[in-house]
Amino acid sequence: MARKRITPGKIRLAEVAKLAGVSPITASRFFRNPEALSAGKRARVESAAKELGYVPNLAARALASQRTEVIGVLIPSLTNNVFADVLRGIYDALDGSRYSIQLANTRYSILQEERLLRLFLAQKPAGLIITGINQTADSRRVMEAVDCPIVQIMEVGPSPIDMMIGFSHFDAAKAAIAHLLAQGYWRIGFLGARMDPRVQRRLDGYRAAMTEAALFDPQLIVTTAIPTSVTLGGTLFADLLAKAPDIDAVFCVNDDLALGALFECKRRHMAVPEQMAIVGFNDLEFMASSEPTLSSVRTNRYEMGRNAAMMVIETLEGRRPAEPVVDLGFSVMERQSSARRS
Amino acid sequence: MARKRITPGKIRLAEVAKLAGVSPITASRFFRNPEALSAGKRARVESAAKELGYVPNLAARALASQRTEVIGVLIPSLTNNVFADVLRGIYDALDGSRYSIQLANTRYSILQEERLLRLFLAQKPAGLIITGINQTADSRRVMEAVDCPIVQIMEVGPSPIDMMIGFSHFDAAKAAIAHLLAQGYWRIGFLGARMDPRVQRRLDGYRAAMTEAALFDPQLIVTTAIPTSVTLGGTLFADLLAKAPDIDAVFCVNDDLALGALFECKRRHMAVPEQMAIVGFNDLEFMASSEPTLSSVRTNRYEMGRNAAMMVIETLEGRRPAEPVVDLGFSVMERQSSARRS
DNA sequence: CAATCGCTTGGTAGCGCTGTCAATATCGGT
DNA sequence: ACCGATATTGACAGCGCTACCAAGCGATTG
Repeated sequence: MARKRITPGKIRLAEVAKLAGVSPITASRFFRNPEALSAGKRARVESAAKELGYVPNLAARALASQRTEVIGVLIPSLTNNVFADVLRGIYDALDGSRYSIQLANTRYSILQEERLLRLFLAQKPAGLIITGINQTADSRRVMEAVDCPIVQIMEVGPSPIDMMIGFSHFDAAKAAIAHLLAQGYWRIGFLGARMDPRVQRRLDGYRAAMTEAALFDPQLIVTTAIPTSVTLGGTLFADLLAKAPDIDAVFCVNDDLALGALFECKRRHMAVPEQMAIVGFNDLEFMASSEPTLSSVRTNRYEMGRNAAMMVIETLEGRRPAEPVVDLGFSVMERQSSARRS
Repeated sequence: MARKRITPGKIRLAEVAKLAGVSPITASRFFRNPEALSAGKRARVESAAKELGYVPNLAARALASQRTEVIGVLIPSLTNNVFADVLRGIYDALDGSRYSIQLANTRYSILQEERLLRLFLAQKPAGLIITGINQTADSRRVMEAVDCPIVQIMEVGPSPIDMMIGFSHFDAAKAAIAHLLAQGYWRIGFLGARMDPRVQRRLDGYRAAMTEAALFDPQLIVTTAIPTSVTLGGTLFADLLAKAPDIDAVFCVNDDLALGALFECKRRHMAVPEQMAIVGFNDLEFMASSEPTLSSVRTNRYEMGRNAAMMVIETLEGRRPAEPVVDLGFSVMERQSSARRS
């Protein structure tokens, strides 16, 4: 016969209930839905729990209730500053709440993403935050089948799986080019790295703006699948200059590339912006304090993460946001590197 | 009488066992310790699990086995590039293993850290990775009482709680100053932000090196508790110049400050390194591609994370590392910004 | 004053898995 | 052919909590 496996010193809910003089299930309700208890029992359970230093066993809770209090977060990169800000927003929003975060890194692969998604959903998460709107058809299917709030972040687009928060990368890039055109630049190069779907849409925005202005020329575009870096910015900028020596401005799909381009200009003794205007994307902190200061497209990354987490929580608590798709917009930060052409 | 809460479509371990023609406990053993099964049963369980698409219920597993397969990670910041690299190493090491990560952000507060620690340990993590060696006495006590592998990362020091991996911030800073001295600089300023314990030890290293060279002067030191940024680097550098206009070099406790100092030099038309040498710390990617390229102290952040996670796993699998304290060292990357004085 | 309603509270069983130990099968040595 | 040792396998109960109903209770209503 199997022996009992009682753990002696451990404080279980039953102990709290006994001390409070209520049944275990009433004690359980205190943690799940305190309003359902009468004021007297509520106080008794509360003080009993505090006195014993009760800590709920999450595994038992998850097993019995068939759900967890974990919000899954799928992002493509841990190193990218952009996602660090988003994550900070998510963690801040969840801090102090009952929910915790399970983070996974898709490494910019939608197949990896699908695998992780299945892994997550099998554990019945309370909610899910996933990057972008380009999931595989299978991923979409499993997400639509599952019954938990899901927020797609980083961009907005048609047909959200559930909820969505972000901005239009197409419009943002187009606005950056419009700014350069308005400042008097016309031979505007494009530097792109990694070329994930969002970067691709920035390229589309560039192309649209340039085509509208009848200035489009494929020679102006330099892209690579290599992950971005400052060093790469310098290299790509050099490639661009080789292809199109007559450019007067360059739009970089992120700020690392922009910084790399700036340094390459310095190495070549090209004056910025007099001989070469530069505009980046994301508006990382350093853009405002470089010499010259660098123009960029500011995106609301922290707010994106924060709001996404809040949308999940509100849905879980029955206060579903009125608007499932939130466009956080962007703003073109006009600085020295794209000052008006004299 | 309570009704049975059977979930119809769900594939449980019992279903797999039935299809494989074995008992549930044997099927369980297949996942826990496949070698314990005979080759025949092993193959039968494996194919049954695959055929049914069985996914284990982690909550049930945790409840029954009284432990989880979660490794807790406590880091002070999500935005700091340094920790992004460490995290990447941890995630990479655990990718494909049975273990998952629970990440929490202490925001550089050891009280916050203590709170999170208690939260984590209450859920019986498989292991723990914690930043630094400056925990509260209470934190130390609870960690010593708990029975799971713990790795302290980012620095090495005496009396590890369990295991430790990092490097000496004191030695690293001292080596950076020694480099500057060897290059002919002697009036070397110090720029510090955030001033967490590791930064503090870098300051100690600076002080030791300068004192040994009989060059120490408190006027050369500018620090602040404000979180670091490139902008702050410029500001602090300006403060330093105001206090000590005759400096010929500056050591910055991180690369963001160094970059900010570089930009400030450019704004002031001070030639680097001719009029001002700059050395940073961490050797982030951009340091090698700035103009001029910036000297820095390279630290092995990715390896630190990776090895820390591997040390935890090895301990869990009974192959405890021979050496509980690992010093990963550092290297002074000598670049243009600290070229020899002519 | 009985019937009804809503609010609290409790009893019972079970969520899906694994620790414990017993039972059986297999094997080499004498 | 027998014995004990080792490798596999199975039975059972229980990990700590909550879903599900039912019951108790005072208040409300016609």
